[in-house]
This record gives sequence, C-alpha cells and structure tokens, in this order.
Amino acid sequence: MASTIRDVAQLAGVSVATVSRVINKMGGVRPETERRIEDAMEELQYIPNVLARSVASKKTKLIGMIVPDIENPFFAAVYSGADKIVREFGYTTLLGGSNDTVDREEGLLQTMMEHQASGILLTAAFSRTKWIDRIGNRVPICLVDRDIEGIECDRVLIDNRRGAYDATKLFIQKGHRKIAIITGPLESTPGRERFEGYKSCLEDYGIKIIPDYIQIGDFRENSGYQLGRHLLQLNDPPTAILSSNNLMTLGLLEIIHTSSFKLGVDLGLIGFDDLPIATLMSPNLTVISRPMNEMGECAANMLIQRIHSPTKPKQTVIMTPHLIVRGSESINF
Amino acid sequence: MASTIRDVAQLAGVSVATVSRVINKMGGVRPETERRIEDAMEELQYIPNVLARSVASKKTKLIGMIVPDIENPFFAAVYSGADKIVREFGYTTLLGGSNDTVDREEGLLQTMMEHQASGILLTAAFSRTKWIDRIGNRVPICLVDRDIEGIECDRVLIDNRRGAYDATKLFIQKGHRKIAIITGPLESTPGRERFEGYKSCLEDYGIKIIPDYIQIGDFRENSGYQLGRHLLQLNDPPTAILSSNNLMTLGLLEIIHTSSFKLGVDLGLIGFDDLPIATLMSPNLTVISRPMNEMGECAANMLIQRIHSPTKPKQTVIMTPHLIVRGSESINF
DNA sequence: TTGTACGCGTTATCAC
DNA sequence: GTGATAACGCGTACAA
Repeated sequence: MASTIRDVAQLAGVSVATVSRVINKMGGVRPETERRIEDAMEELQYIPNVLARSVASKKTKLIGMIVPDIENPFFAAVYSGADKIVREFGYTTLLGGSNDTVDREEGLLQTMMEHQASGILLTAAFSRTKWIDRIGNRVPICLVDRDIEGIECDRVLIDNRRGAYDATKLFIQKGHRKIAIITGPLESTPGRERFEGYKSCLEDYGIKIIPDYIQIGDFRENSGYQLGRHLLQLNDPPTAILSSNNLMTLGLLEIIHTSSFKLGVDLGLIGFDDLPIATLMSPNLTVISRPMNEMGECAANMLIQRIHSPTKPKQTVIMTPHLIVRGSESINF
Repeated sequence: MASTIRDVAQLAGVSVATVSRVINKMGGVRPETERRIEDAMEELQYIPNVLARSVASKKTKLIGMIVPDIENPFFAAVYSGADKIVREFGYTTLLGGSNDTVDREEGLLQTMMEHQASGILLTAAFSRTKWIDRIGNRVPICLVDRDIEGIECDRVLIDNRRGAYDATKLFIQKGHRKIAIITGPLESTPGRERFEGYKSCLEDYGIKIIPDYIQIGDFRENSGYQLGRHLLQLNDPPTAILSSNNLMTLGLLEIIHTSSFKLGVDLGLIGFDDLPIATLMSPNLTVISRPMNEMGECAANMLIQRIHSPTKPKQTVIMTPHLIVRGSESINF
C-alpha cells in the first residue's frame, strides 16, 4: 500500500540513489530531474520511512523523555519547554511517565534504547538503577530537576537550598519563629536540599529546630494533606509552613481550608512552585517559583549539543528560583 | 559499539535465527541452547533494535498522540489514561502538542507517519486538514474529545450539550434568570455543543436569550478573563455564568476575585471540568466533570482493537459528564 | 532443533 | 549528474 523510495524512483524514471538525494536535499541533482522526482513523490503520496533510514544510517532523531508524572503541572511545563526545543532541531519526543517507580523507569529506559533514542532527558525516580549506567555508556543523558550522584552527564538543576532558605528567611523577617516544613523523601535531591535550606536558615538566625515541625512525606497531594493535618493538630502548632512542592501545597490548602486555621491570620504559608490558584485566594499565595519552561528548554539544548559533540566536558546548570511575595507568608501577630 | 543479534549468535555459537527465536519467545529451542544465548545477551548487554524489526516486519508498536496542549490538565489526564493502556499492550507513545494550530498538527501527523505509527489518537485543532484524510487511509485514527465530521473512524466524545444543559438547568432551579455563557469557537465541537446545550435549556424554560450574555473566546485563560470582565461590566450583568472549560474558568475566577462581585453572593458559577482548586474556595466550585482518564483509556483501547481488526464497523462512544454540585451555583436572591 | 538465505526501505560508496 | 549495489539489524520461510 504505502509507496517506497523505489516506487518513486520507478515512476520518475531514475534510480533510488537520485531520489534519496532529493529527499535529503543533498544537491547535485539536475533541477529538471528534481522536479520529476518531486512530482512522483506527490503523486504517490510518498512518506519516507524514518525507521529504515535510521537502520541504514545508524542515527535517529528521537529523544526520550522520562518524567515522574506528566499530570503534575510542573513536569508538564518542563516537558513542554523541552519539546519545543527538540522539535525546533527536527527531533521527535518519546515521552513516558515513570510514576516514580524504578520498575517503570527501567522499562522506559529500555524501551527508549530499543528505539535507538539519540539521547535521554531524565527526571529520575529516587534511586539509581543499573539501567542508567548501562544507558549512559551508549547515549547521552541529561538529568533534569533531580540529581543522581556519580553519573557523568549533563544536568539542569535548581538551587533548592537557596529557594527554601529565602522562603524561611522571609518567614523570619515577618516575625515567625515557629516555622514548619513539609517535604518529600530526604533521599531525593529536592526533598533533601529544600530541607537543608530550611534548616540552615533557622540555624543562621538562631532559631531552635523542632523535630515535630519537620514532616516528611512523598511529594503527593495526599501527603500534604496528612502532614498538614498532623502539624495543625500539634499542641503547639507552627505559625508558618513551608511546603516543598505544588501537589503538597494543594493538599495542605485543603486541610487548612477545612480546619479552623485561617491563612494570613494565624497561619503563614509559602510553597514551592507557582500555582494557577495562587492569585485566587485571600491572601494570595507567596511561592518559590521555578523557571519550568526554561529548565526544559535548557536541558533539551544541552542534550542536543551533547549529541553532536559527545566529548565536550559535561555541564551542570543550576537555575535560581525566586520568591514571588503575595501575602500568604505573613500573619497578624 | 552496540551489539547486534549477530554478535549474540556468534558468542553463543548459534545462528541468528535461533537467537531471534529466543528473543521473541517462539519456543522450539533446546533449554541449554537458550541459556547459552541468554548468557551471551547478558554479557553483550544486547538490546534489540526495534527499528530494524519494524522495517522487516512492517509493523510497529508505536501509537501517535496529538493533543492541543499538554500543559492543560484536562489533556494531560486524558493522555495519561491513554498512555497507561497503550503501555499495557506493549505499545509506545509518540506524543506531540499542536498548540491548536493546523500547521503544527500537520507536521505532527507527518512525523508520526514517517515513524510508521500504527495508529493515531487525535484531538484535532479546529479545522479539518488534508493530512487527516491522507492518514486515515493508512492507519486507524481515533478522534478524542473533538469531533470532525465526515471522517470514517472511531471516536470518543463527550455529551457536551447534556453537560451544559444540566448546568444551565441547575442555575434556573436555583432561581437564576440572567444566565451568561463564555465558550470557545463555535466551529469547534466543544464550543458549539456547549453553547447549544445552554441555549436549548433556556428555550425549554422560556427564558429569553440575551446576546450580550453570550461571550465567545478561545478556551484560554486570558479569554476567560477578558470575557468575564466584559460580562461583569454590563449595565445589567448576569447573576450566573457558565464557563466552558477549565482554563476559562481560571481566568474568570481571576477577574471575579479582583472585581466587586462575590461568588455565591451576587454571582453564581459553574465550570466545565473539575479543578484542583474547586474545593479550596468559598463557596466550593460546582463543576461539570468529565471522565478524563476514562476517555483516554477508552480511546486507547478502541484504537488498539482497531489496529488488530481494521474492518470492524467504526464506533463512537459518547461519555456523559456529570455535575458535581458544591455550592458556587447559587446566590442570595 | 537449528541454520541458510532473502527481504524490509533506506543510506552510502563506489563507479560511470 | 546519475546509477548499481552493498550494507544496516532483524524476521521468516524453507531447508536440513
């Protein structure tokens, strides 16, 4: 059914080699011949088979992207930025969601290698897998948002400590002393680094660190809800909470909404990542905003550069989050 | 660098055919031989090249998905459901965002054909393109959420009229008579059908249709903001607004938030699609909820069935949205 | 149970 | 400028 390069060659009365030349715009073809070939392609509705091309050329224009959860707006935005760049360079995206499980991540990595992806953009599940090493030797990987130590590759990361530090500092400046944090697993870079930023800020300002105020969950909405409830039910509840990601913030807002606490009155809140709802509340939500699209764009650019020059020294780009102060950080003391 | 089936065969001391047999679990291989081959594969870290396989077999396990905007949580959820099914069947997803432009959509369709995708899940930009026809003849398409008339293919759609009708009816039951709608382009099925549901409900209840209360935009957040502002600034503003999608609802909430109108006091609101913030507001947001994951799952299932039996009569599944009544629909009259 | 040989659609290397 | 033709990595008759 589908026509091949040979059909085109036959109809145009030339050889497949010549057809290949015009398909790939390699020049060296008489204009008239070229026109005949283009007419034949049009008539046969010829669509080149990139799979066969890749088999022959040993190159693909495929880039694999592995993301924990495409439904999380943060990753959707990062992916979207990366996809834009990838497309501009004529590459195609192979996307998969690991759901933060190692099994799925390994499955996806394998799939992408089977498809001969030329490079991988990876926001890894929290543990390091042998597949990552196995693949790193074949094609370039660019780690996005979450670091994994001991891997030689490019990285686009966020200065999580700085973000958490700045937020905690703002709390302190607004008069808070009882500052809690809810965060994800300390084995993950975001979980650990945000906690460290929080902790070192409290230390710098001589504020005692209270274990009850440190709540560790799993970066999911329900986790934010549960940990938030726990915090609000303490005998001596915090006056401020730093939430370590967007989903946890949603869960936290949920429990606050159904509790007796009032945001901006007796409870301050700052969350990692901006949210569409941030400006729909009273008070508006103060957030630590990350350049999501830019992260994706940067990672995609680095990966594509890397594909073209594999030996160049590896780079790590660390992007800076910034506070968007909208009001929810302060309360009536 | 990367090892091939031949390398494995050589190391195991067998022929490529035998290796192929164990790769594809076709049986008929002596257990001992099989072990030798598996050892060889392990040692060489052999990864099969699915591209070469596809070239030879003329089959792929690739499914293309074209979505207007992956950053829209609705499409992210639909895609996520589809991806789950697709993966269960051993297929891989090729995802692309058209940004609702015909150019990009055509580019994506071409890319997917070049990659020999076995089927396409398509939420089309608003106009019909020649590529859709061209492709429909080669591989099955399943239209998702947005219909395009005159194409012979499977469909998974939503009963938009019903959703809009029910919402409008609820407004009326709550005492509203001045009911406005903001919606997307009437050339799109969602835009048109939701408007029709709204209109026919008003007619059924003998309520005059006021042109000023019908605001047409483009389904984006800013559109919701602008149209909402226009409505609220009318000399005789509506007491209720039906918003036709999630993004528009966000924009609408934004302008309401900054206006003198108070939700649930002098303005009622129902929006298409549930939102994470729906239960974080006062009053909570009443929405017309669509089964997003299920839509994607259903579409993926239908497409894969279709791939395996291309001649079976085409199906159209129409899913029913349902109201989640939370309070924002009524006001103090 | 295993091996040989050909074909898939394309690129790339020669020759002419 | 153009054309044969050998790869590319794999599946699959068909043969042994």
